[in-house]
Amino acid sequence: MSTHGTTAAQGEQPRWLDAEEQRAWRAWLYSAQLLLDRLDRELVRETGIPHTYYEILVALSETEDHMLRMSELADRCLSSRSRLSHAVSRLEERGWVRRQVCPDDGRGQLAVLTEEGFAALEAAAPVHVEGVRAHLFDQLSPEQVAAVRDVGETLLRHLGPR
Amino acid sequence: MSTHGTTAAQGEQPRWLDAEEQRAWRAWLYSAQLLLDRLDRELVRETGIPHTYYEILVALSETEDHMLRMSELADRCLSSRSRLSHAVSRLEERGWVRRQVCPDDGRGQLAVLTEEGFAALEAAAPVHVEGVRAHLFDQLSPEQVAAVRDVGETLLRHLGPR
DNA sequence: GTGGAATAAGTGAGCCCTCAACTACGCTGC
DNA sequence: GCAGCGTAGTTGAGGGCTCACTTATTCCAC
Repeated sequence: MSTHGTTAAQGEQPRWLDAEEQRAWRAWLYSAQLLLDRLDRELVRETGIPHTYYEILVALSETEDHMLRMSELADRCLSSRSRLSHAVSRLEERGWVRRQVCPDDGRGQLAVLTEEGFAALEAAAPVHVEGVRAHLFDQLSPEQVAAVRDVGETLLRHLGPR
Repeated sequence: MSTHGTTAAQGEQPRWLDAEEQRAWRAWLYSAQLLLDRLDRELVRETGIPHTYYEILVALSETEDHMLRMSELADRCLSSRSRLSHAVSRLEERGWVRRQVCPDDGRGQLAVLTEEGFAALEAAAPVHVEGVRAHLFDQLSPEQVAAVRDVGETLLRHLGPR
C-alpha cells in the first residue's frame, strides 16, 4: 500500500494513482526533498547560514531601504508570524537584523537589515547561486527549465497567493 | 541582491541567474515549499499522522513481510539513521511499529509494521492520495505531468542514489 | 582466535518550528 | 472617552531534527 492500492477504507472511493502518476509523484517528491536538503546543507557548511535565514536576508535586501514590517516579511518568506519572530530574534543575536518600532503603527515592528547582515548576505549569495546552478540548471535542458517554470507557476496559482 | 546581482565578492565570478532563471527558480522553490507544507498539514489535520511518519509506514507496508532493517528503511525514506531511530521510537510509542533484533546480524534491528500501524496507514492513504491529486495532478495537464516526471527523474540521477 | 578497523544503531544536547496563549495597540460606534 | 473587537507581534512549551559521540557487533588479517 502507499498512494496506489486496491482497497478503499472509506465511503468515497479514493482516486488512487496509476503507475505513471506514481512515478511522477515519487520523482517529484524525492527530487524536491533532495534538492532542498542539498542546497541547505551546502550553504550551511560553506557559510554557516541556513537557507531560512538566507531567505530573510534576501527579502530585506530587495527592498529600497532594507527594512520590512514583520508580517510582510513573513509573507514573502512563506513563513508563519511565529516562526519569523523567532528567526528574527536569532538574527538579531548575530547582529544581522535589528528591530525598530514602526512609525505609523504602534503595534508594528520593522525588521532592518544591518551592515553586517548585508555583508553576510553578499558572502553567501555566490555560494547559494552556485548550488542552484550546479544542482538544478546545469542538470536541465532549456526545455526542461521552461517546464519547471511553467509547472511551478501553475501550482503557485493554485497554492499561492497565500 | 539575491540569486541575481551584479557584485561579486569572490575570486571566481559567480554565475548569476538571469531574469528567466530567476523566475524558474522562485517558481520551483515556492511551489515545492507550499506543496510539501500543504500536504503535510492536511494529513496531520485529518489523520494525526505527519508526512514523515507516513513515509515510514508506506516503506514498511511495501515489503513482503512488512519489515525492514533500520538502515534500509532510512535510505528508502531519505532519512538519516539518527532521524529514523528517533522517529521509529515515537512510532513504537504509538504502537504502530515494533523493533526486533535481526536474526542474521546481531548489530541490526528490524522495524516491523504492526497491525495497528497498518490500520493507521490504511486510514491515512486515501487522505494522502486525495491531497496529491487535488494539489498536484488536478492542476496539471498530461504534458505537465510528463514534464514533472521527466525533470524529477533527471534531477534524481544527479542527486540520488546518494 | 585475537586485535583492530568497519558497520549498525542509539543517545542526548541544542536548535528550530508549531501551536496556543497572551500583550499591546488601533479602530469603530455609541 | 470607553467598550469591544480586530490586528501585529511575541512567548513558551513541546515535539522533531542534526550533529557528535557512544555502544555493540561483525569482519578480517595475521
